[in-house]
Parts: sequence; C-alpha cells; structure tokens
Amino acid sequence: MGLKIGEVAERGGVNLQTIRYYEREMLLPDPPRLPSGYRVYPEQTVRRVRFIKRAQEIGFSLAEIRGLLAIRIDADRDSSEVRTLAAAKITDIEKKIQTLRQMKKVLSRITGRCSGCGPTSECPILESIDSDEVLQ
Amino acid sequence: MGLKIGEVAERGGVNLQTIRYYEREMLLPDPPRLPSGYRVYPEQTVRRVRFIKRAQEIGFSLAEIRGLLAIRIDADRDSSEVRTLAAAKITDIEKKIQTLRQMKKVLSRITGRCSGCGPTSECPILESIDSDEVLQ
DNA sequence: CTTGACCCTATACCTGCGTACTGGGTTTAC
DNA sequence: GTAAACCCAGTACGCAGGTATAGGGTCAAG
Repeated sequence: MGLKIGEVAERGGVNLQTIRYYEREMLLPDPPRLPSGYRVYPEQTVRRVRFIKRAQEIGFSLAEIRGLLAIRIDADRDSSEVRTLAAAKITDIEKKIQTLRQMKKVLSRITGRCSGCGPTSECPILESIDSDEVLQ
Repeated sequence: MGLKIGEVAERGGVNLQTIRYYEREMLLPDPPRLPSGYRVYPEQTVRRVRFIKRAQEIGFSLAEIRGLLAIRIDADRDSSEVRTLAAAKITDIEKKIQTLRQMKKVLSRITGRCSGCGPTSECPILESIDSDEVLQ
C-alpha cells in the first residue's frame, strides 16, 4: 500500500524528476514520508499526474493547471470559474491559430513566386523578406 | 560614415543588447572597430537586422534564419534551398494549426456540457480532463 | 551480508530569445 | 573642461517546463 516515487512516475507517464518538480511547483501536495525520507504516495496521485498531463495537452499552462486543481479541490467554489478559464483558453487558441494562418499566408504568397531555381541573388523569397512585404 | 551600435539598434527596431546577441549568435558578422573598441557598422547592417526580424515574423527560428542568410550570401548556392526551407516551414505551421484545432475541439466539446454552475465536484469539464476523454 | 535497484537533497543545466547589471572607458556638445 | 550620452566586456537573469549530475543513503533478494 502506498506508491514510491518511481512507480508514480512510471504509471503517470512522466520522468521521476518531473514528480519532484511538480511538488516544488505545488501541483502535487507534499506526500508523507517513510522514516528513511522516501516519499509515499496514495494511489490517487497517479490520477492527478495524468490530469496535469492531459490539461497540458489541451493547452493549459502549469500555472493555469494549478488554478484548475485549486478549484477542483475546494468544493465550495463554483464551477463557473472553470468554465471561464476554459472559455479564455479557447479564445487564446483561436488567436494563435489566426497568427499562424497569417504567417502561412505570407509564406505561401512569397513562395508562390519562386520557380525553385536561379541564383540566390534573385530569389524572390529572400527578396520578399528583405522588402517590407512580409509586414502586412 | 558608419553607424554605431545604438543607431543600428534603433533603426533596426531592436534593443541594443539584441545586436550584440545576434553577433554572438553569428547572425551578424563581426564589425570593424574603432581604436576605442567601438563597433562600426555599414549601413547594410540595418537591413540585415530587419531581414532577421521579418523572417522571425513569418515563423523562422534564429537557427533557420542563419541558414537563410548563409544561402543568401553565397551566390553559388541555388535558391531551391530557400524554397525547400520555406515549404518545410509551411508544413510546420500547418501542423501547429492542426494541433491547435484539435485542442480547441476537445475544449469546446467538454465545455459544451458545462452549465456554468454547480459544485466543482460535479463539473463536467474537470471530470472530462480527469477521464481519458481528452486523449483522442 | 552484499549487490543492485531504488531513493534522498542540492545544484546545475537545457532550449529560445533575448534583457539587465556591473564596473568601467569614450565621445560629443556646450 | 566637464557632464551627458554613449560604448565596452563579462556575467547573470528572465520565461516554461523540465532533465541531469554529484554525492550520498536505503531496501529487497539471494
């Protein structure tokens, strides 16, 4: 009964050092210790590590995940806070997509004029970057 | 004739420290110096700094920009290399967009089930992150 | 009772892209 | 001729999210 740090790491799918890092960052509570100093974790911790990883995958930063965990643990808080965070994150992601689309558009435009041969001194891609054309 | 580092920075639209950083990173050539040790830049350098900034805006990393500059300077190389780099960058950007779209999709789905009220212990968003549902 | 696998703390290091600080020397304008 | 504005080198620091290393101590099997 009780898991050692290596087991938590393995079953959580992360590096052992990452568990200690999460503890320092207060994403995981300080676990009880054996007299030797070894950390002993409840089964639950594996779930929590996975929660963190999955929240990262959908775009939350560790700071934001700390917030989610705090909300989750405090049963008195209301889940509308979670909804607000999620909505903000969606907006965030949309902005990033817009930026990337714009980058792609510019790149496609300037690449379209390049025949793929000729001396670099006349490369239309390089010339475009050199001019102001990239800026809008 | 010849610009001091502060002028290059100002006209290039970057911090003075950034110029020295680019020099260390070999994005700018080592400039000649006055007897006092002051760097003296040709006019051209301002253009080069702007080239770097614009290439960054369309998604190239400094390492990649180093490559672009090397190709540009070496007139013997052929511009198809540039085209290849640009095409790879477009693919890169597309991948990032796909990832973000997936993230947004998952977030939208799990947020859609949330009424925005109720105790956090029953928050469908938190429950979704806690389950495996986020993973596909 | 020893060996190998595991754990501990503390600290340093990594990527990417810079920015800031310290403690000086130089140039320019008045 | 002096004060402000500029420059120098070297070093440290910032973000985020970890990973690695050094120098130990502990636990389980045979």
